[in-house]
This record gives sequence, C-alpha cells and structure tokens, in this order.
Amino acid sequence: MFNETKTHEITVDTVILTIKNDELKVLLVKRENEPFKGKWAIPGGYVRMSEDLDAAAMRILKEKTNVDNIYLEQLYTFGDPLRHPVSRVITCAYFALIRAEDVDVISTDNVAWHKVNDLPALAFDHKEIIQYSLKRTRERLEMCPVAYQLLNEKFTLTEMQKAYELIMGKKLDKRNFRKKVIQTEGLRELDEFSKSTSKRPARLYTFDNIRLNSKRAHFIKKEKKC
Amino acid sequence: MFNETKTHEITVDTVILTIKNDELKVLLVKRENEPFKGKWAIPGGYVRMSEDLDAAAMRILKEKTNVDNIYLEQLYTFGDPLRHPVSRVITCAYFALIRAEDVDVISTDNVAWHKVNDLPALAFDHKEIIQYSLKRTRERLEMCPVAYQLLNEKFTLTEMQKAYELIMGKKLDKRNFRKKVIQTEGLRELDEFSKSTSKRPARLYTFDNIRLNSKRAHFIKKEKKC
DNA sequence: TTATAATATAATTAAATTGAGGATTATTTA
DNA sequence: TAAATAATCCTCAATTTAATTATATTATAA
Repeated sequence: MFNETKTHEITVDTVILTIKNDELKVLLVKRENEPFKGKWAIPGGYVRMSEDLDAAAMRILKEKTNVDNIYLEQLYTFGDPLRHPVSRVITCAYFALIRAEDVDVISTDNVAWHKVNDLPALAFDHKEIIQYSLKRTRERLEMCPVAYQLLNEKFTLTEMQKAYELIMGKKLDKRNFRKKVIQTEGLRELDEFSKSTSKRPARLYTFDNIRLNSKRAHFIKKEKKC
Repeated sequence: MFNETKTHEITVDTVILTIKNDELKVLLVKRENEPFKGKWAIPGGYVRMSEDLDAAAMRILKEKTNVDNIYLEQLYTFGDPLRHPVSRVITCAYFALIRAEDVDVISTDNVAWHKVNDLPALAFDHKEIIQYSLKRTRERLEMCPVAYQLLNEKFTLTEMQKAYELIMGKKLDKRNFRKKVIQTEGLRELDEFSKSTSKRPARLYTFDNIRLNSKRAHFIKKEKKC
C-alpha cells in the first residue's frame, strides 16, 4: 500500500474550544477537498518546509477561521498509518481554550461552532483528537484555573463555575467553589455587577495576570491516573 | 534555504531513563553518520511509510540498543525548522523509565548509559529533549508512583525513595515517605529481605499490578503550574 | 405585596492529609 | 560488648477538604 521510499506528509490540526450558550463548543470547518469533502473537520493543513509547527498551527487556523492571537498548546501527534485513507499523513494536533468574544470567526456555512457533546460525523480521526483534547483540558483544569481562558474578560463566579462544570462534566458545590476560587492568585473583584437578566445581579471578576502562576484548583477532586 | 514543495522527513527519538549506581542515567548512542557523526545522541531514526509512530519508536530502539518490550510514551514533537542542520526533520520524541536489569543493552563503545546530570555534547536538540523528558517524568511522579518502573522487581523502600529523590532532585523524609508509600495500591510486602551488604537488612517489596491505578504520590509536594 | 430565584456570606464539622519529629529495634563492625 | 547505622513504629499539631446548616441580600414575576 505504501511506497516506503517516499517521505511523509505532515499536517497540524487545531482543536479550538469555547463556551457559547452554556455549552462547550468546538470550532469546525467543512472540508473543501477530498478526502472527506463536505465533512466537518477540525481546522488543519500542511506544514511548510521552513515553518515551525507552532507557527503552522497559528497560520492555518487564521487562514481557515480568521482566529488569531491565541495560545495554542501542542496536544499529541497522531501517526496511525491508516488515519488518512489515501496517503500517509502524520498530524501534530494543537488545542486552545478561547473566549468566543475575543475571536473574529468568519461565520459561514463552512465554519461553525459545534457542541462537543453532539458532534456531527467528522473527517479522519478528528473525533478522537477532540476527545483527547477534552481529556487534556480536564487534566489542566485540575492543576490551574485555565477555565478563565473560556470566559469573558469580566465574568461572574457562577459563569466560572459553569465553565468548570461543563469541562469536568459534573456539578460542583456553589459555596465551596466560591470559597476556594476567590483565593486564586490573579483573580480581582470588580465594583461592577452583571446586567441582571433576572434576579439578583452577580458581582463581576477579572483576571489580572494572564500568565498566572496560580493555585491548584483544589475544589476539583483530583483523579488518580497512571 | 528550504524547498517548499518537498515533503518533510520525520523521525522518532527515544529518551530511555534508568537508575544505575545511584545515578539517573540516559541511554545514548554514538552517531555513525553525518551530521554530528561521532557525537552522542538519543536513539532515533526515520519512520517508515506504513509504520505507526509508536511502532517506529520501538523498532528503532531495538535496532540501535537491543532494548525491547518496554512501555514508550509519546513526549512531544519537536519541529523547529533549524533543529536539523541539513534538512527539515521533524521528530516525535518518546520516553520510558526502565529497570536496567530488564533490558539487554548491547554495551559497546557506541551504546552507553550516561549520567543525566553530566551529559556529553549531544547531537541536534537532544539535550533539550532529555530535559523535557525529565520535566515530564517529575510531573508523572507527582501523580502516581511510576518510579517503580525504574526499580528491580523486588526492591526496598529505601531504593524506591532514592529513585524519587534522584528524579525530583530533593531529599525526602524517610519516615513520612514510608508512611505514604505503603498505602500505594499494588505495592506488596514480601517475606524477603535485602542481602544486607552491611547494617540491618531491609524488607523487600514488589508491585502486583503493572497497570496500577494507584494513589497520587502525596508525599511529593505538588507544584502549582500553569 | 408577596413569592421566588439567584447571589452572597458565615460558620461548623468530620475526615483526611501534611510535615515534623521522638523513640525503638535490628544488624554489622570495631 | 559498644558504637554506628539503617529500618521501623508511633505521636502530634496544623492544614486542607468536603459536606452541611443557616441566614441575609437583591432582583423579577405574579
């Protein structure tokens, strides 16, 4: 099946997660070319010869979705020889959590946010890649409050808790969550309140230092993993 | 410098760590070809077209060092366009902790264990790769007692503590270490004792389930990282 | 005006964990 | 036999975690 003398093709693929309408969503693009033409896929493309992997991920994401200036973290490299139905393509996957308000997605029929818990049929092994990015996100969330990356610049503690609950897939106690989270280094209480759509307006908070060196998210029970 | 139409070359490189003579060591091979001919490097080579990345890592490690049948974990993919002085080579790095007794290293002038804290000049970015594998190993060690992978099948708690201390780079209290580690799921006390070279012989322990789903290593203070 | 819903704060509790160290026992060597 | 050393056992206080009870505040909806 394979010509062993040929060199490989390498792509990068990016998993972009956000919260919209109380749902965890992932940014997908509709494939314009074969294979899997017309199927949804995470944004990806070929790495140029003189291009760093990180740079390629940023460039391709920008080209396909107009999303720019975000922190992409390398996730995993998927190299199953059969993951691409035509040729041998190894892909280095990246992921990011972003604020929907921060990016300027060209929303077309070919670029859209999809619920992570209700994905359409995806091209290649992209479903597996998304699942793995969720696993990694949960692990990161246990170590530090990265959920702030998903929230607006100003957010309520209830919104933050909701983000945690969406990612971790479980309910958390409001009082203990609050008690713990307000100890987080970098979190600043504002003198502003949510435009109460209903009921009592909630205080807004913000994160001061983006490169936060904060506390472990102790209010999430740590899983033992090996 | 680069021909943008050419496809990339992809290699795998493996960081194999063990403890020998109370030192953390890494398995290195002397390069037989240019570039960096004669320089020490971590074992690595080209991925075949029909070969899975994991399989390639295993094959190449076996070919170069005779080390076989170990659990290699993917570490990171290094893709700096200038990491290879001649062509564009992206490398997917793997790492493993092994028991020196379990493997049959062909010890030649070209294959040898080197102290991690006293490395020779290395080819490519291999020093960086080794450093990153140490960082990852420490993170893993904080989550679960992977250090057992470094120990003989039967080991004393002092040996285990020494492994932790070598990896974490700090001293631990003997009594507290013992108190915590004996709670680890899968650790079994044996009715055997070390062949006391001198002083009181220590009890031997073993790990029952290799695929242990054990407790977090609580006796290592967790670092906050973001 | 009242019921309701969400935010907010305080305080209590048991259990578990952490981190430090005292004290004892076993074994070898001088 | 005594000194030295390693292994082992045990105690304790401070802290953290997780669950819970209780109460007050501020808005909307009926």
